[in-house]
Amino acid sequence: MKDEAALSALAALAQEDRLTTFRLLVKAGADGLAAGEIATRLGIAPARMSFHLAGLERAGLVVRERQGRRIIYTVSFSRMRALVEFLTEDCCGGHPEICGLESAR
Amino acid sequence: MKDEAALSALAALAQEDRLTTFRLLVKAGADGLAAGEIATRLGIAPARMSFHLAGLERAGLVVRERQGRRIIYTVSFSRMRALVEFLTEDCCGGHPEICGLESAR
DNA sequence: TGAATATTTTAACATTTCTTGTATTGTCGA
DNA sequence: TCGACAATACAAGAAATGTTAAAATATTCA
Repeated sequence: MKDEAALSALAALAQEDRLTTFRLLVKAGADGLAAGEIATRLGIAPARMSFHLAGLERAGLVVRERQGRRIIYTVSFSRMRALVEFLTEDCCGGHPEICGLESAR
Repeated sequence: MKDEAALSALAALAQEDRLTTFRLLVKAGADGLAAGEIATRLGIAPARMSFHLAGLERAGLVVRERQGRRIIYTVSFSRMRALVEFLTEDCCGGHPEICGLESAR
């Protein structure tokens, strides 16, 4: 993962509504959730939900697919994994045992 | 890790200078790096470096220690690990194999 | 003690991001 | 085709964040 992509993923997660949404989708797994369903759970207006979902999608963290009149969002697990790897990469200059991340990948 | 702490860690990493700094410190390991040394490597003014280091510290991602006239910054590996765990927690509602994160912890 | 080095603090300003209300697009079913 | 539903797009104002230069603090060494 390139620096630019990691930065945009982190920026996307650095907001309360988006972070909650992301975690909800991580938990939901492959089935994903509809935009409206998430908005209801967060108790926020549709326009606001759309704005934040668009942010997560631009960052590549989620994928959207229309299903009838709803739009289903799903986490991009490959992107999530890439972000974690990016953060722990080159840890401790080749001595990852210092970081307690021996089993992190 | 609580939501609030994760949010502040993510916000801290969601900025170019701070993300670069964090990765430099991850690589540096337990020795850490002096504020001025990092500023030089990034090519930014001292005041700006201080501002960003303060952000990383407030988020708990780095720790500072004075050594003579320098101030050495070191990554908090426990915090870094907690963040990664927070992001991958409850993945796929109990079916983590879907996420490709089987060995992530 | 005083000059030099390393870093932080403060304040003003510029920029970016978020929220809200309203309008618009797309889909379904009678 | 019309009405209702689901979601996105747009515009304007509010709030948060980042940059810069100048001043302040702490430490070392002659």
